[in-house]
Amino acid sequence: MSEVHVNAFLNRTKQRHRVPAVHRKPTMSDVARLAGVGTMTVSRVLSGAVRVSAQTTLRVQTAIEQLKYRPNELARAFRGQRSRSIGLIIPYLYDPFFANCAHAVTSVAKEHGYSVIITTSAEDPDTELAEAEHMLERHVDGMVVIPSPFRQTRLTRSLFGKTPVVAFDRPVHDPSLDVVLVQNTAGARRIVEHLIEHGHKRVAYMGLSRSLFTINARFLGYRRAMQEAGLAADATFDCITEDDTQRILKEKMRGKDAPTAILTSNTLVTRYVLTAIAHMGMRIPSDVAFAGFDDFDMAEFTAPPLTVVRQPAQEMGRVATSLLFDRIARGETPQSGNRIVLPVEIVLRRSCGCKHRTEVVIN
Amino acid sequence: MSEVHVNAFLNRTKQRHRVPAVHRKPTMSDVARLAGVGTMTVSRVLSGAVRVSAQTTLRVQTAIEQLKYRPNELARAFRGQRSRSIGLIIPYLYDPFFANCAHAVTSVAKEHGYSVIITTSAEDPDTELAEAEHMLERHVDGMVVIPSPFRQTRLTRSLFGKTPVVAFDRPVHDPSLDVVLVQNTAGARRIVEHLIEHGHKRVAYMGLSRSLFTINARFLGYRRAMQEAGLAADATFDCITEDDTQRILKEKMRGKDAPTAILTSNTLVTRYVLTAIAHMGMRIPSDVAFAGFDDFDMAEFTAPPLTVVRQPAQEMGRVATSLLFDRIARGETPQSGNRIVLPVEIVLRRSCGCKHRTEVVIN
DNA sequence: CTGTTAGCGCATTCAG
DNA sequence: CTGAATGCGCTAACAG
Repeated sequence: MSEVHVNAFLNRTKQRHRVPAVHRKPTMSDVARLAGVGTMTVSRVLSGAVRVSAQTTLRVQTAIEQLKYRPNELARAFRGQRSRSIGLIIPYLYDPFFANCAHAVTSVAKEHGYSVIITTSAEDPDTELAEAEHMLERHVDGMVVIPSPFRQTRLTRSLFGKTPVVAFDRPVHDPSLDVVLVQNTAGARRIVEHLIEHGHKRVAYMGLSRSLFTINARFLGYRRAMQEAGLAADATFDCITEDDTQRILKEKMRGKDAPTAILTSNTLVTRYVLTAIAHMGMRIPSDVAFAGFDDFDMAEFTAPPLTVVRQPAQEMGRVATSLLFDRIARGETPQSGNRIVLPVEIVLRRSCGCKHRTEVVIN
Repeated sequence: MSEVHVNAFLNRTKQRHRVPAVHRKPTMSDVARLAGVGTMTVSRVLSGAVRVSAQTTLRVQTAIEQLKYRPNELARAFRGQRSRSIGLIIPYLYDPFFANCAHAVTSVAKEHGYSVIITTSAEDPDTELAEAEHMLERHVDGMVVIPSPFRQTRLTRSLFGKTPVVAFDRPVHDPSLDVVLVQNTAGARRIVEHLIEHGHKRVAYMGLSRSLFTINARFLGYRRAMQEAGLAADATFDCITEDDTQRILKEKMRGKDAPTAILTSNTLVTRYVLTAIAHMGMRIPSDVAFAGFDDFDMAEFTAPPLTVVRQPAQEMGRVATSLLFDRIARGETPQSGNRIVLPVEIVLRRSCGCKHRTEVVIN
């Protein structure tokens, strides 16, 4: 059947309010009409769940192909009370760590035949809430979220009703929500211990806002390691901009008790600190040793290669999303959510003072 | 009104097939009933487009708040023939360049009050086609796509019907689709000229598959610069893995006409080549000078800092999406699409042989 | 300014 | 194994 004939067919209809638009999309009843069956038969052929005679099936499939019919997912979702889509909220997409998480989420969703509606919160609780509501209005079947700062996020079970939600990278207050995290505290503690093993007595922790769960959890690990070694903690949480960081570092390096090693809270601060160190003309690790939380693509090509705590970003996204699909499949709303903590790795390169020619990974 | 009362109210309904589920979501007619008005009045209050008396408006708003009513976007989209959502297809989300593009797309969409359905194609034309069809079935109002390899992508105007589509980063065959690109050829040419100005006669181009538009376009710029300087081109397109790259580079460096400078096609190959160079114990830029296409976060901290061509990733995503919303607003399907080419910058650091203490940007 | 009617495309229910 | 009727929640079109 030529395209002209298809259009002519589509316009030949008994219904009243039909717009005889030349390019009306074919509907299920168009297919049914052409195949000489009822709409239900078409629906059944499409879903494949119920048995339909081979004869009829063939006729329907032919009609579908002739009309180039595609089911209207919107109608299907509207009718069926489930949209086969999930929502994903992350702070930023330009941050490689979050982008990696997002990649895993979309991958798992695709494996389940689901669509992903994505949005960014910019760490703002209000934006986050608005976007979550927006997704709920779109009737997503579930949501995966990296929540905005701990004490500020307004995401609660009651907001979501019976829509399952999994938080990851950071927890939420509501204990009925599932959450997937990594070993922030243990990882930080372990790497500080390593720095101490190198003989450092004065290790500084340089972080972004303490209101971020991960940054604070890592600080806790740092402090623990220092305490256990009988050393004094020396932490800042104000490395907001490059300039701030440079000013802070200069200050620190001035005194007699200047740190001989630094741990940064995340990749952003790592960059700020590396810039500051370069500006001050200091060398790593001879003038000051260095370790960072969160690995990144080019960490082995910096001068020197950086020792870091590596987080399983994709794994975390994958686990969180699998958990969500589990909830969706079971259709249950648990009283208390799971709390899954994924292990991190310590990647020893050279900024800590190690002499390895290539990197060494510790679990 | 307490929650108990709200639920009781929702269950008190005349309609027959109603499931008296305790947690039925309130609908517009629930609101209308409680406010003692017709559903259309509620609809009008919500849309705000038509005048409704202050009295009634207040009653409706009160009812909405009491019932915690949220409009069903799915029904709205189904009814209204527009979903207020756009589709976004990119190769991978774990690639920072693509992630940056995606960030811009979601930002612009949010400014327009639109949702973004995101998916990855993994550069595979079949996946890409399937995902595009999936989005069409979801009735997205438009799509922004980074198409899979040039000669393989199956994305055409006829597939999309009257749904507007903008391709970016890479073009598509169909000339009726809008496309947003960057100056791949000019950028590569310019940076090779710079390498030549440093006195290099043998510059090698190391790339991924030539079937990728950008990789090929950059090669063209490279070849042009070499030709104009009367030099012989020396290009490979087989840097698929780290091992391949190392083997290729070793081969190249063996002969008497070994390159004295290298240009890589993108960040992935940059990493492979840097690894290979390190393994071979060569120094940059003394043993071999280096430049890469595509800037990245830590490029100023590598040893030495890398000279690169910087692409406006977010700008490209922003322009493409704005163009799409333009099309959506006009509701027109153009005969011939726009072709927008965005400028790139050359960022001179030290791997090319420059002695600057800090980076210099050339437009 | 406000209400009524009708139908978007599909799948559930119930009859054949 | 197949079909007809029905309504999901909303809004355009028309009345009042």
